[in-house]
Amino acid sequence: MVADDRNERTSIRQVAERAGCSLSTVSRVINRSGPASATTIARVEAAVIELGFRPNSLGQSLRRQSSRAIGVVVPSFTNPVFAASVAGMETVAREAGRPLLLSSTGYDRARELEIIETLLCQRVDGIALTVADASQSAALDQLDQVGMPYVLLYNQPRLRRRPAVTVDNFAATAELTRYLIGLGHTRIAYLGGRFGTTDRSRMRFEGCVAALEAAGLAAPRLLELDYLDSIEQHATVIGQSMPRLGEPTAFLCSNDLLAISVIAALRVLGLSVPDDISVAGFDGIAIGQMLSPGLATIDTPTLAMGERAMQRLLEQISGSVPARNAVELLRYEFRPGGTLAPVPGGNAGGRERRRRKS
Amino acid sequence: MVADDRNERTSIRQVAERAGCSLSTVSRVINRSGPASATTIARVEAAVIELGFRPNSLGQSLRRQSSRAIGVVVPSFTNPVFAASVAGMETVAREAGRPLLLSSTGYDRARELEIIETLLCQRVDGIALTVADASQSAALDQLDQVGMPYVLLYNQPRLRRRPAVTVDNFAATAELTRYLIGLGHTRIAYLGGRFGTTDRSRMRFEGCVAALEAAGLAAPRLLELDYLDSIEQHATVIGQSMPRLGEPTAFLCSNDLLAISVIAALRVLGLSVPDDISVAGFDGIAIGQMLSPGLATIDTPTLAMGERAMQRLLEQISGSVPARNAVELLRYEFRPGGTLAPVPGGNAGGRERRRRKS
DNA sequence: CTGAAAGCGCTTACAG
DNA sequence: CTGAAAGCGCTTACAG
Repeated sequence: MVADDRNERTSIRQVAERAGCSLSTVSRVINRSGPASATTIARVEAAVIELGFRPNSLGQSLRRQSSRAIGVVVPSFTNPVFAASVAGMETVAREAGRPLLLSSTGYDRARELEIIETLLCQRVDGIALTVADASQSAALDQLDQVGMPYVLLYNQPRLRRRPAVTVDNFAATAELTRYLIGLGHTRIAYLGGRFGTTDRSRMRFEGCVAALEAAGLAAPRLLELDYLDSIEQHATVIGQSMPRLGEPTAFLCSNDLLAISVIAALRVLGLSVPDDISVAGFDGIAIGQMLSPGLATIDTPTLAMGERAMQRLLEQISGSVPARNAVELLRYEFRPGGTLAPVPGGNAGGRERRRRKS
Repeated sequence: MVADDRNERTSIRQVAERAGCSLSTVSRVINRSGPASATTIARVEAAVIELGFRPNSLGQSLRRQSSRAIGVVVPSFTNPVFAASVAGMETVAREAGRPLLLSSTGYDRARELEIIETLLCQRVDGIALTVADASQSAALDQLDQVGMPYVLLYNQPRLRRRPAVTVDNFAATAELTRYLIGLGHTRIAYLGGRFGTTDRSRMRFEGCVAALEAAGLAAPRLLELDYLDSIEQHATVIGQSMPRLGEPTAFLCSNDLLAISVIAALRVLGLSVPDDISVAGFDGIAIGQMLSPGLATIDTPTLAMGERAMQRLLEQISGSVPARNAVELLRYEFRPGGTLAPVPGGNAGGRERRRRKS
């Protein structure tokens, strides 16, 4: 009786016929956008139910010149950090009744641009995204050019006019590095994603450099690798790189996932954390605190970052907000976990290190 | 010169004027859907570039009676298992040139239905989803009723006519449980998400029940909890429940995230894994193998599940595929990790257990 | 090879 | 309170 099978083919027209009124009236009743008599309302609503009518958003969007949709672009779903930000964005978007169009770039700049083009064709109202490098991004240039509202997440653009929600990556690793120095570490290696594909990693590296420099110490040696590689691959690369890295006593990793894999890789190499070597991550993913020892990290408000970014984007779209400081830095927290320990032997410059624990 | 600022307002009409031809011709050239002279093509293409024209998908969709979009509905982004499946789905959808409309239910059945309604209004071509319970779902009933193509992920519906891609949850935990029995465990507790919100958890529980029963052993005691709760909460609940759970020597957890948290909670309670108690998870998330000891688990092909589900959905939409066995089971692999050990003391029934390790 | 016309489903002044 | 009409941007027979 109720809800016809072919409701896909049911339009406002069928409803009007059934309710015995005009299209305009049906529209007004459905949207409560204009006056209607009690009887008319009742008849339209009855017709809607009988026909299983669902207003076609495509028609609405075309006519209203707004799809209400928001494009969301992340480098990867695999990193829980991005997953969390998507969750935050989704919450806010849902409350605003806005659908999310989701894509991932795989850290590929060419794909960033392709995705932006597609989103532009889809006439989204705005875009929330994380790009490889916010300081030189064809995708962002394109968005600027066409005047599409957007907001960056995680990226910390040097051009302060680009709207972004992130944490102060530079200050955070500087703080972490000072702590390491306080523990007596002088030979620190930085393990990070390739700078070409993640400006966050580069900023974090620079914070480390600055802190060491301020303490009169040598810059950290750098090892760029892919956090998605296997433990075995990480073990091989790290094992081979130890001499070049100057036999470091501490590893600063650009993200938690990488840090956890590095700890496993060190175990494969017969090195124990933190007895033989200290390891710190970045992000503050939940699992880090479940490990033993607990992962030292910079705890960042990933969920809140997504929420805040979406809020700002929506404000920007509605034009209700005057221009403000574009790059918004959220509070982070340094968690010195169990993976950090004083430099082995106690003497900052010492070369001896215990090996072969297992 | 190129790419006008107000390109949002540029339609095929402007292009036609600039190229000196009709709308139909522009459409044909852009879509290569009909003949056109070399000169016409050149002029249209030039106009497109000069105006920075991007065809409006809204208009195309309305006219073509298909948005090409696919709705994707997951319980949560926080669980890497769902994130991985979304990644798999996105890959396949992208290759097919189909945008993804993403929502999360928060394991809430009312929201499942709301989301489905919205997706129906948006005239998606199909929906890939994981619901709380595929055997009684208003959302799925609705999809069946309106004839919207869909495919389930992770859910293992008892009604075999509902298309799904998953693993045999029952067989998997049965295998895992037999292994535990082989290690001498007889008092096994099952820790899982609330059955009302996850039919996977219930199926896995039943596999455990069946294996114990087949061995002439008592059914596992059950503790339902939320995998998103904190370690402290888990520690409290587990500590209080130990007597009621019959002082188990092994915990079978409904997913890896929960298992990892449970291991941390046991640590808080002064219990060591696997010396005092064995713990197994389910899913095979990457981090599990990075832990020490490595997490015992059922390794499931989450990425492939997403890819396969999207493939099947697209086949279903294009109608190219005849009806086939609806529930497709992917291969899983049991990984007996370091978190499993023979029952303490070696005697299956023994009550003594070492405590207070730390 | 090309163009005029209809129409996808909706909303919104405008007139009554 | 209600309806006729225009039009959002596009595609697709149809005619030439």
